[in-house]
Amino acid sequence: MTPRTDPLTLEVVELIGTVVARYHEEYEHAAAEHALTGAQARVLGLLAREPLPMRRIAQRLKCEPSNVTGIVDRLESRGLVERRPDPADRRVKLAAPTEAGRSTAEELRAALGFAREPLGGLTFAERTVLKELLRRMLGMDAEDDTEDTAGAAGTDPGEGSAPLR
Amino acid sequence: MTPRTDPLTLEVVELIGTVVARYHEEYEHAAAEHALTGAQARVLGLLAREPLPMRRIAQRLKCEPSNVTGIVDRLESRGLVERRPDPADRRVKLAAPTEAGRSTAEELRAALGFAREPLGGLTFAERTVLKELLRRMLGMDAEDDTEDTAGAAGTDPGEGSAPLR
DNA sequence: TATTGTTATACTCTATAACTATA
DNA sequence: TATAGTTATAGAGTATAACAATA
Repeated sequence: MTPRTDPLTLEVVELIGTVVARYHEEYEHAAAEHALTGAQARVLGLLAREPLPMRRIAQRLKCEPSNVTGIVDRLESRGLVERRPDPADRRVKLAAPTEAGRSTAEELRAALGFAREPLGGLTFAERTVLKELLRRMLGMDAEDDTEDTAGAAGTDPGEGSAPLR
Repeated sequence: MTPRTDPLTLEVVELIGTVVARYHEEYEHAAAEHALTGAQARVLGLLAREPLPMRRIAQRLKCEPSNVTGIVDRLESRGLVERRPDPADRRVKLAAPTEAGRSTAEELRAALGFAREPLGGLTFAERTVLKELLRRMLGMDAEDDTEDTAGAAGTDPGEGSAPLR
């Protein structure tokens, strides 16, 4: 509830704003390289993970379902996505990437170098600390910490994971 | 140049994506509270710091100058911004916030609680570490570290500023 | 001749409301 | 009746190209 307007906090806020700006810059640029808009790239990325009903796409994008129609229309007209019927419910249409769509999505993901390239300048311990701080900042404290994190646990969790006092 | 696809790095990338998403969510929400679009809020925020020629606004927004005309038009029609002539060059028009615009910009800034509220859960030392890591990530290493940081230096820079190895 | 801001045009994203076909 | 997807419509952001005023 406390406002928190000390210089250090304000500087961190400023830095986060810069991170956000650069992230978007790189994202839009990567999408444009494939002649896609940001929204189209986002939907293609979602579908590359798993086919989704139109309704679900709208929920992920936090927009009205009517907008998804046009976005998928454009992706479909370019042969990157196709609409398939849902056997379980004839009202829903599942949007799924074509083969071309899958490879485009993969290239897009690979081009999104942000935070992967710059992260290279950080040591393993530093990346671990950064992960912890971001998680706490996002209110993900110690909840469900038992997924892909396990894979990296065997190397050197040591004081990197400590609360830092 | 190394791709960096280890689980830890990927998790940090994922977290940064989440931070970006939440930042935008809060930004758009704060803007909507004042019946402003994201672009309008961004321009108003820029002008609250200092009046700018149309051309400069476009550069800050990384968009074409022709787009700024419409955005400023809408802000002007709502009495939040006004266009003033530049005495030095009669071609340029300086966009400046009105009194109402300034107060709206201030309310907007205050409402942008993200990273200020959640940052409250971090200790001073943790915020210092986060600041350092973000700066390194953004390639701002030790360059010009002699500004507002000085104000907070008297408390406990200690190992918080250390490279952490 | 170059630059600043604008207009005109076209496309995409967005929300709202009404429609259809299913359920 | 309720839900999934679509269509229609209108407003806003975006890029491109052409233009007037000024430098």
